[in-house]
Amino acid sequence: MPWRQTTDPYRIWLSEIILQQTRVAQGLPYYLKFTETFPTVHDLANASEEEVLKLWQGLGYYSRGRNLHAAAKYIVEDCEGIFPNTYKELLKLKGVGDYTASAIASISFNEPTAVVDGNVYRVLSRYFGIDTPINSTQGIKEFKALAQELIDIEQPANFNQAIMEFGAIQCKPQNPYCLHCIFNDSCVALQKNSINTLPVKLKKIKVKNRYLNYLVFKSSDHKTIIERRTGKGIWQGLYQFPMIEGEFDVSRFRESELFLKKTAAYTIKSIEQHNIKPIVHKLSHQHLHTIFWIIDVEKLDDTALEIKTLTSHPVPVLIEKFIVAYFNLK
DNA sequence: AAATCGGGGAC
DNA sequence: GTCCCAGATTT
Repeated sequence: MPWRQTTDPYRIWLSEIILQQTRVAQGLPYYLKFTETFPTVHDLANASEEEVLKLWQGLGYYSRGRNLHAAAKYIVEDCEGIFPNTYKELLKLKGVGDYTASAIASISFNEPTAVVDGNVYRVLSRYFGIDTPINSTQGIKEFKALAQELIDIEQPANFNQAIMEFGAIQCKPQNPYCLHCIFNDSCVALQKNSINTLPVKLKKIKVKNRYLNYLVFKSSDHKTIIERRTGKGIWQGLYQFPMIEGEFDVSRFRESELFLKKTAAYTIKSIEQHNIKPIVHKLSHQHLHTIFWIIDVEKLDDTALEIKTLTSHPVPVLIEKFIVAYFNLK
């Protein structure tokens, strides 16, 4: 892993933000893109948020990308370009919480601050047989304190990365290698046969169903309309086609008040339902049931853009897949 | 304290 | 389908 070959705080920071709730295999190409496109924090700060989000596209949790950009600007503008070099100062960066501040502080600055990520929760809960829920206020405090007590203050970077790697490779969530584990004579969970019930995590999330209708306008001069998502909710800062939310009787969709309002400015030549069966795009908290409507029009207003240039804007994976499949763009 | 925020891979 | 990933932030 390339971020193991450096202690440059900028690169460690990049890797840690990218890897939040993200597997190495998924994050690696993004780390390579970001370090190549933005070799220094100044390059990142000088980019536009849209540029950053375009590079982040497909990785999910887009607030990470927005916060990354904001933090880069903060470092350049308010810290004279000098990367914060203590746990306490690192915590002030947007998108940097306890884990990430600890990781950067230990790896880049040799500060003995213990990291507690999903791996560490698992290793400690099993080895010490702790069943405090890891996502409870008490659990977060308890495991942080324990990790902090255990850290080798002589080599905090090695300790932190070692315990995480041990959790990722040996003490895995499913089917950990207890048989040939160097701790199998002292692991409480193994002795009590509770490997499979630890760590304990509170309640699972409930998924909401949402019904999205995207209006894909096509003008005779090969233009279409996209809009930037603002405000709360998913995909902040990304673009999408004009959208009407709601579950409609498809035969009456084009007569609905919302549809008429959204299309009032244009002269429609034809409407086609691109997919009869809704495309179900699954997020962790939402299942999005999506129908794309292809709407041919004479002319669009001057906010329209060339279909060919769609790919320069950051869009959710759901929209990207449609663009690739329908417009054959990449 | 609980909810929200993506997407993908392993099983 | 379920789990969970080198978590942080908002409500």
